[in-house]
Amino acid sequence: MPDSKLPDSKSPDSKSEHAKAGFQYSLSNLKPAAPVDKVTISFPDGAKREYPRGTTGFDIAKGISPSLAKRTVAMALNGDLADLNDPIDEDAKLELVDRDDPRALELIRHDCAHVLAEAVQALWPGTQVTIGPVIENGFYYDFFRNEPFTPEDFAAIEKKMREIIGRDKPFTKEVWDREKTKQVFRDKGEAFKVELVDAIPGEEPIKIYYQGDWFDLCRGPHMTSTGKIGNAFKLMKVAGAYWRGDSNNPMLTRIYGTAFAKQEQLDAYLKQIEEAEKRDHRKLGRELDLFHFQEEGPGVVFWHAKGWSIFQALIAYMRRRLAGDYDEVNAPQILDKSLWETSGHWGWYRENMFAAQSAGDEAEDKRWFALKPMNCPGHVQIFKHGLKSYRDLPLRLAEFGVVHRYEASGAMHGLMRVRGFTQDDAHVFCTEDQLADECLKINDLILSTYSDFGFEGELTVKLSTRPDKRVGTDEMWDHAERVMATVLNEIKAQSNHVRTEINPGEGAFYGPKFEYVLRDAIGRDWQCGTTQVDFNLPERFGAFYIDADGAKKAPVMVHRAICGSMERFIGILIEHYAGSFPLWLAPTQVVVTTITSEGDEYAKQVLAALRRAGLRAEIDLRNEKINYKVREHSLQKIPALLVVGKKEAETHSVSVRRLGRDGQTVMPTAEAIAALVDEATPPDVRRRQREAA
RNA sequence: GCUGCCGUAGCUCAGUGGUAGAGCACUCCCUUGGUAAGGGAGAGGUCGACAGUUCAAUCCUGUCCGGCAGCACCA
Repeated sequence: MPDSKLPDSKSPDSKSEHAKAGFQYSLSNLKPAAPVDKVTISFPDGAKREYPRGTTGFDIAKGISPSLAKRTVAMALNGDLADLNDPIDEDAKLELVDRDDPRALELIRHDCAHVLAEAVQALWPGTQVTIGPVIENGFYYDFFRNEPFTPEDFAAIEKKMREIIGRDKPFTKEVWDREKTKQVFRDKGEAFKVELVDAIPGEEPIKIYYQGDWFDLCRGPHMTSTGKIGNAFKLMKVAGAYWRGDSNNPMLTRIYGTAFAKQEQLDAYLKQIEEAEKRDHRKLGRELDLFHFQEEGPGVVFWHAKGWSIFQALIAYMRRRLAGDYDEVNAPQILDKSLWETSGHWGWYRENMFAAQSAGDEAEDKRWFALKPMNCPGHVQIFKHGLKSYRDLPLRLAEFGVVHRYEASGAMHGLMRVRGFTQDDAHVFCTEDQLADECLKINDLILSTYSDFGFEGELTVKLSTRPDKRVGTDEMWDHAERVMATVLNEIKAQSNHVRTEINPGEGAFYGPKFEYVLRDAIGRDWQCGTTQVDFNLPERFGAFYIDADGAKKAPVMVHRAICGSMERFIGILIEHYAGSFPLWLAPTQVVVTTITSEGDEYAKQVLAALRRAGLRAEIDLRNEKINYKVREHSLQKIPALLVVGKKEAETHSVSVRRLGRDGQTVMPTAEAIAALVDEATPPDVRRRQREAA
């Protein structure tokens, strides 16, 4: 195998031809030639030029200016990134990509992953390499090795990586024969690579990229040399990951890293991670006394008074939004397992359900009951109770339903993934004709709710289609997916900050669904709401209504949630607001405190007035310095602090200090309370007030 | 569930093969101070649980429980 290669792996003959041709057809010297030998290249500025067929991006760049060639790391042909030394065989739009081009970032990261792999193999020979793709904020590489890596190894690996980058060897590409490739990797003991070669579709070329002596199977593209990666990279963490993402396969060791074009960008990214850690809801939940978990209840929340206050504010908000359209119901927590057999859950999801039976040895009823993992079967029972007419439809049943699911131990994560949670669930029973309208009505409710909570960023609605594990006929699925696709288009047409996507195979087992993904204050995406169309469950349970023609018909059932899990939604809110809740949600909205004990009586009067006005107010009469009390309530993220001293008591005023702002304003107490009451008005109530006015 | 790491006071964390410490928080005392930490004293721990090794285990070994980071899963 050649150890040092020119940047172009084609035959030397064709190479020199290109070089000559490139010279001949340089900028100022375009000469006609046989059309079959030429390609027309269009440049971003609109200019078009002809080049010999098979010329490379590098040749073109060099023809324009050597310094351009030097700083160009890759090219984009008709918008697709490619190796700069790829021959261009067809007319194309060409963009030369330098390190600062946003598109170069994925190349920097991908190249960095290759360098990581070389470094690891240099340090620990015998380690098998597998795959190393670019991901959202960096890259990873999966290795197979008996000894796991630890973060303590990072310094050594990074040092070796800098060495490899410093050597600045060109990335060169060869296309290998499939069998030869497998033999080479087999000889090297790279069993995983052999499997990867086998997985490449027959018609695709087997591409090998060299960086000096080291090479890897790779789809590419890469930059021109390792030196272009630069110095702004960092290994982040080490973790296990299954080979090919399948839990039946062996577990590999994954090293995560990130890389940027510039050090400032890397620093900014690391800073952002730090910021995200500061608003971790588990940390804030403890600091702000909102909730806790403990060993006896893995995955179930102990809500403290302040956290529960947020929970209640959230439910109160949702109840106001449902009023008039929905009927709120409440279905039992545990039901005989036969009901779950009918629904299909016992068959599909038994492993993830909690079951209960009498704990008494002598109990006469030893039936198995299941804790509800979903509210839908309960709601179908309510629908079935009493004969329904088409005139009753759409019938919308809502429940703040507490459900339990036995989540895998490793899946649990603070409030975000728990074993017992409350869904803001509802099921709409309707006719097929009403289906599209109902979906759109739910869409309005979801979008306006997110906006009320200050999620103003981009929103994604994903349509998930039939999974492998499913019930119902293909005709049912065809129909349901058709309706949903139409609705999706309508959703997109209605709003300008909504993006839509299709998620093939991700639907629920009983029907396709929409998933609503909101973006929080620091740009993270969270899937919350969902609308699921179900042509199966009503039939399975024998639910029907009497249609206008007197015939029995199965209603269509729409499952929908806005927040999804209230617990999780509060977790998201905590991180979104970084614990500084808007006044209408804040557990304690205002604290009254004193400068000296002389103010106690007046402070109590102010407190009483605040509470009469409906505000969640507390008082702090502790014998502490005002500095200390201000600090403490600021750390507790109390939105408003009313300080009263001798002066305020004499003038019936308060000194108002707002969280996040320096200084304070003295104003008449009545005026301060009125302003707070106004600000504490929930956004939906305010909207209604405005509409009424 | 899998891989790796972790579990000491309410919180953040030191520490040791001879049954433990700091800061903050807490309680009491002094201090009445005008907007992000005033001072002093005190109380607080079966060192996650259970086995094993040892004269002796919080420390070593094993199992279990719980957590963290990923992966897998998410009706």
